[in-house]
Amino acid sequence: MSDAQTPLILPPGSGPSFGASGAPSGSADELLEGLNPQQLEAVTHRGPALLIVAGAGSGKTRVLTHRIASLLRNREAWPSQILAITFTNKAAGEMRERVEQLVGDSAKGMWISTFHSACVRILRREADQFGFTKAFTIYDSGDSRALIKRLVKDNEADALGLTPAAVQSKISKLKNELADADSYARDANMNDPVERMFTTLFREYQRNLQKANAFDFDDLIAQTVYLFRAFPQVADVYRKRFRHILVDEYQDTNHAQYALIHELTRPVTSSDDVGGGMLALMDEAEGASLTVVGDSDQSIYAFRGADIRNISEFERDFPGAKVVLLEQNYRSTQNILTAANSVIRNNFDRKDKKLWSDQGDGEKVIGFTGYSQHDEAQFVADEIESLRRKGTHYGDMAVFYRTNSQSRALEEIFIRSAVPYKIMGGTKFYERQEIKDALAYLVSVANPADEMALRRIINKPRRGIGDVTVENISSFAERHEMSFRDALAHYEHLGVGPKIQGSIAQLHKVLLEAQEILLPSNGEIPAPTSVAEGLQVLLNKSGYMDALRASRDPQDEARIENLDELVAVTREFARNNPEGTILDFLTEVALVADSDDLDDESGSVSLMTLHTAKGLEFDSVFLTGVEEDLIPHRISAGEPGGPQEERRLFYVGITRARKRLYLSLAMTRAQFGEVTVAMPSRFLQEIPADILHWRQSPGDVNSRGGTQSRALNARRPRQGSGSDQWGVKPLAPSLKPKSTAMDKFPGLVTNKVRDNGDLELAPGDRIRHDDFGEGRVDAVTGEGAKRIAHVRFDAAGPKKLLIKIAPIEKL
DNA sequence: AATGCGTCTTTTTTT
DNA sequence: AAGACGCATT
Repeated sequence: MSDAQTPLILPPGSGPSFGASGAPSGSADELLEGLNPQQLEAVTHRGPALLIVAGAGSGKTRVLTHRIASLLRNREAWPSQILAITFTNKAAGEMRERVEQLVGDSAKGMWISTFHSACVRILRREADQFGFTKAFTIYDSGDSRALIKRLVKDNEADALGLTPAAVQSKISKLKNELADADSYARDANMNDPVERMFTTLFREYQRNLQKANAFDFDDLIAQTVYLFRAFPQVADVYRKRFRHILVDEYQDTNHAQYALIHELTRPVTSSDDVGGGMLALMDEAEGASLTVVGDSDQSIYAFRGADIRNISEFERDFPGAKVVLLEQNYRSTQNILTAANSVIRNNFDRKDKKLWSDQGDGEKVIGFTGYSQHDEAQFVADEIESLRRKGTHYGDMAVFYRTNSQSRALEEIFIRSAVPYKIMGGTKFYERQEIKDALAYLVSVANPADEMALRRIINKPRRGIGDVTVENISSFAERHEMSFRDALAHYEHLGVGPKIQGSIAQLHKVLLEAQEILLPSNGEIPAPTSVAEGLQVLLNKSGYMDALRASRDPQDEARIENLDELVAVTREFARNNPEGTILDFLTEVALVADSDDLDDESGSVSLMTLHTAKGLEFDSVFLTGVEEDLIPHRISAGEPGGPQEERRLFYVGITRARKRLYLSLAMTRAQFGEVTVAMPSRFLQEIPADILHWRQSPGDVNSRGGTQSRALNARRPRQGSGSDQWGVKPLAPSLKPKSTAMDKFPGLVTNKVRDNGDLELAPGDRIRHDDFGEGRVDAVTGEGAKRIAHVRFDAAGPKKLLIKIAPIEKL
């Protein structure tokens, strides 16, 4: 990372100056124009700690950027003294851009990044202090899962019921709590063989990471905290440097991140050799000023350790903290906000907060129920086209879903309907086999200690190096106390056949050649294009590319394209970072998720999960798959607080919409290769009927819409007090909506859906329907559980019925 | 050591 | 339905 080396300490008597930096002219007042009173307070308040409770769409990014700009313009801080933490790299980029617009080039010296990027930056500098080198690798979850898998196997831990996935998630949770294997062992019941085994795995995992000179995602934060605590003089360097720390999305911080912030905002511990004068001394005695922005209603990352208490107990943690509430929404129409408010209201133990808008009611929320997920997708595609014709750009529309797997059906239909789209996140480019292989080659050069990377590529392409040979190398390395990587150089003494010796020698040679390009041994600074060159040497001379080209597997053609793309990425990297090294490149690749790539105005519809959608906004939003077991997700039902988090997720989705919101679902959904009947999500019930217009309601789809007697359809009152099992707070009588969106299809949510099994119908058959009476089948379309009967009823006329669940019988 | 076949498992969300 | 994985065969 090229790090603008700005002074850590203000020279006495001189404030920051922007004269030469090309900052746009403009007074501080200009920064405050157009802010509402609360926003103004949030921008101008000065003190040790500030909590900005920012409802969705309340202009928090504006407040944050203007706050930073005003610190700079008033000469209260140097750019280098500002640390701003965002949740994603994309958000960081956007914030930097917006601050730049306000203050010009002086934005360059600021640290605006995610927790993880900031920690990598610190760790690379300080790694030597505690047993790592600055060439450390960052293991993504796939890498660490591979390692854990090996450990589980070696220790036969699966016999105790410990799966790699479970071990991985438990280790991750513990690290987020700043626990390590030792501290876990102290509290665990060591008589329990499972606990004992887990402790062993945890310990070995950590030892392996250390040996490989690697950190996993969670380590990046936890080890930085450890570093600060173990080496106060190192922490002091950063405490002196950062005088203003701002954290966005504070509701999604976990304990480790909280601890990191706490360490950074502490007063400097050792005040020796400050040497910069009194001003610095006085400043540091107080610790950095902290600003956090958050909204507990948008906390959706508890599953990865986010602790809502960080925000709810902020005032206790940081005495003297000021709290500012932003409740006016500048994004959405009132109808959308009403929908959002009436959903989130059902979460108990939340501070009541009501978003309001002065933009007028706008259009109603539109609902649609499809027969199948494809039917639903077709509705979305058709509607998108219709909006497009009326003037909405594709780029202003987005489709959300709960799980990544839901994107498939949408994609299929979009392709068929020629709707341009892009999928944010999802199966990531950097998770593809060939890309991981290529990166493993680079890592093998950059961090020779990383045995995992080397093992990954040692037989890719096939060189005849199998498990036996790998074991040979490994034991040779152990016997001679050298690394796995170094053992390759002794290919003649590994006790393997001549043919395999040749393979190893060849690989060794290629790695050396790339090393000379990427990290020249004569100490020269590598050329900007070194990463691209090194990568090409590795891919071409290792035979990897040749093997792919020779293959007749059609997938391998796509792999070649992907690798070409990766080379293009390295070129792009060289352009953007002329001084970037292989380490910088690998860092960027490890931390920058695909959802971060910002080809914004690309004129295509964005598809993404609800989680990815956080922080974004669109004119028109399609929230799909609004079904039980999807949102709220089935798995969440068992987790404490799960259903409430799901509701917040739904809330986040709703509040992304500026003008139009669509809620859609399907009556059947294929999953696990089986077609199952889906039920409307309970959250639909929570939206008042008068703001939700159903184009096709669940009742329409199974053809009993409102025709049954009210008595039969009346919802049974729920018993008990307090919250029920779903964490729904019973509404006070006065608050209960007179009618909700679900009254149109009562019974569907709570009652079991009828199942006709494999009832066979053919054109010409006579059937009887509970509501429509007798009729004649005209045609049957669809397959399996999605078969639809087109029926002409004697009295009710033509109807389409889902055979599997319609209340019908064959006559 | 590589290939091929049959049997599982999978779908929660992410830096 | 698709991909991962293990086992057996070549």
